[in-house]
Amino acid sequence: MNIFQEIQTQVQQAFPALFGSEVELNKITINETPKDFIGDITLVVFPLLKLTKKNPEESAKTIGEFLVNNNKNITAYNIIKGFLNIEIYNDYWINYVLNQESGILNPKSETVLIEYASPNTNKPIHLGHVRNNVLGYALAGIYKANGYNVIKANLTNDRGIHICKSMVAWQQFGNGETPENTTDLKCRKGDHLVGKYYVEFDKHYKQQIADLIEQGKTKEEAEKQAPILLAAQEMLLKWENGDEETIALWKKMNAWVYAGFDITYKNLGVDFDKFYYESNTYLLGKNSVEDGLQKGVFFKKEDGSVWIDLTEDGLDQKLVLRADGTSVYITQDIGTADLKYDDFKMDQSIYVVGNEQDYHFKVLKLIMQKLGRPYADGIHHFSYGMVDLPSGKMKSREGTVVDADDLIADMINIAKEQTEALGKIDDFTEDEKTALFRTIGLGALKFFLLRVDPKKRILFDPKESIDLHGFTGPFVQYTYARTRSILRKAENIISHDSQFMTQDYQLHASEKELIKVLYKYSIVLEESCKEMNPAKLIDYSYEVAKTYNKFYNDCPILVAETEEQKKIRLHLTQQTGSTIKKCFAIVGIDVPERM
RNA sequence: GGCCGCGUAGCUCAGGGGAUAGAGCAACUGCCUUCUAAGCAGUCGGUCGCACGUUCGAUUCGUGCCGCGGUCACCA
Repeated sequence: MNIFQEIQTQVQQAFPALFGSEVELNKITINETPKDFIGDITLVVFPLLKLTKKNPEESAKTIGEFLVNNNKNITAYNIIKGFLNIEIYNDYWINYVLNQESGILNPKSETVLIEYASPNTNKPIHLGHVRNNVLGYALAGIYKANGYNVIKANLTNDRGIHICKSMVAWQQFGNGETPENTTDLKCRKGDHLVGKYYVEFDKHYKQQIADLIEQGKTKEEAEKQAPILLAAQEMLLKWENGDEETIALWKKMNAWVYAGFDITYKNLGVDFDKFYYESNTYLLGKNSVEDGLQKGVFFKKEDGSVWIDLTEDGLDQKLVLRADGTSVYITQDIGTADLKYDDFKMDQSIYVVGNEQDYHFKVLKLIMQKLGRPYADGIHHFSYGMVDLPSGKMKSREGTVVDADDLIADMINIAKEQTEALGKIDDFTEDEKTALFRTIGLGALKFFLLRVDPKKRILFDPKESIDLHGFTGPFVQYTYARTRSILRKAENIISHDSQFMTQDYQLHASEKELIKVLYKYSIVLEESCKEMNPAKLIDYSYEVAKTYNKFYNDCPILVAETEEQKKIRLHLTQQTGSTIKKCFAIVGIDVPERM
């Protein structure tokens, strides 16, 4: 229990004795004291006045007196209007911070399955997918750090009409181009090769539509009759019937894509515990539809199609099985949800998917609840905003995307240029340099994507490169490198006695500020999990770095005035470094020893 | 049109019933013979989209309106 909760509970328990009535815990508002007031913690008494039956000053005084007399960590209080400002002994903060060790909060027995990435195998990964990957990985890290048992799952969308489109285009216009024999350097990476034919398909499709309209067809007719589309549809049928040639082509092209994805995942530093493939799961869910029909959750229309009526839940009727008995998107998701539960018996199932699918996941959760699945209440759609360009939405089909591989390369390049300009690492080996540029470039990129509230959309202007100064990943990384530099220079610093402080040690204002920031680590970690918001942790890492830099400017460390002061400052330096490292490790950002 | 999300400084974003609304970028001013200046300190910049309501107190909660985005497929 942290000091905020401790005081809150203490006041609640003493309340009847002090004022003769009970009080709810959430009525007791505890905040950090704003900078310009004296005190560490502030209790707002206004909400309590009805219960205390006294004016604000008297109520505050009663509580203040009680706390000073009954909590050994509290040294004094002052009252300004209805605010009770409480001062805490320095020892309390210091001892807590210096002894804070573990990075993982109390282990829990719950299992959380987090599905993210979930790419289509017809095109390379773009910036929107990068946001998904980075958010999913960070969220998983946060759950882990909060003591949950976490499974990272990737549901690869490897079949369907869109996959057949690239296949058809490659067949018709590919001339046998492969990642091995291609002259297009970019297409050596297989996902780009396949993506090229996805774009190619769209080009020809549009041209054919135009031609058909020229020949007198209506737009609707033309869109349905374009030969290349018919070819894709025919290929899908062949695929579903297990046609050997088609399956072989599908396997070949998917293998190219997977090889490419592996490289990008590795570059992004994300990983998965379990891969699901839609080609294996797309037939699942039909049994559940049968089950739902018997339970009366679903109903059958005259044409044989199966529906669910969600009008009572404020939604519409939704198709779950076509009249010809084939499944739709949601049918597969029903089946896959069950499959995940069979595999992992998860308590929570989180889907990291863009907010354009809010409606779909609302429906999915309702269906699972109505089917009475034990994990249904634990389904959660982690909905995040799109990454838009100044020109609008990114569309792979039309080639208007910020490619992930390009962007990563750009970021590393920017890191390289700026680092070399500073000339601090001229003694690095080539390997060390490469590693550092990658750490900084990816740090900047991931921080940029994570610092924004997930549900907000991000506008990305490719013309403006991602910054390396200010509220950025490299700023925090730089601070970490600073702490490392100090610690390298200090010799036999970290004595393991943590009680070395004398009672009357006077904390410098910047020391105290830093200590109080470091104190909040586990509070923030817990909050970022509860609110499912990696930005909280990112924001905090910045606050730590910012506060340390101020401390660094104000307080000499290695040349401190006394040995005691030096020890404390080195400890704070060490704690700052480890806190930054922990935060960044959780969300998947590396940290350099020097930069 | 129905439903969902968003609207805070010139720009990008924090805050989320409580005291004087905070950062970064941009612009301007100082600080490297001292532990990494990718830093620190400062100046400039706000009717928290608009209106009404609830409250001791609203930028925060509610309702309505306006603006932007998404969605309402037998696509995924």
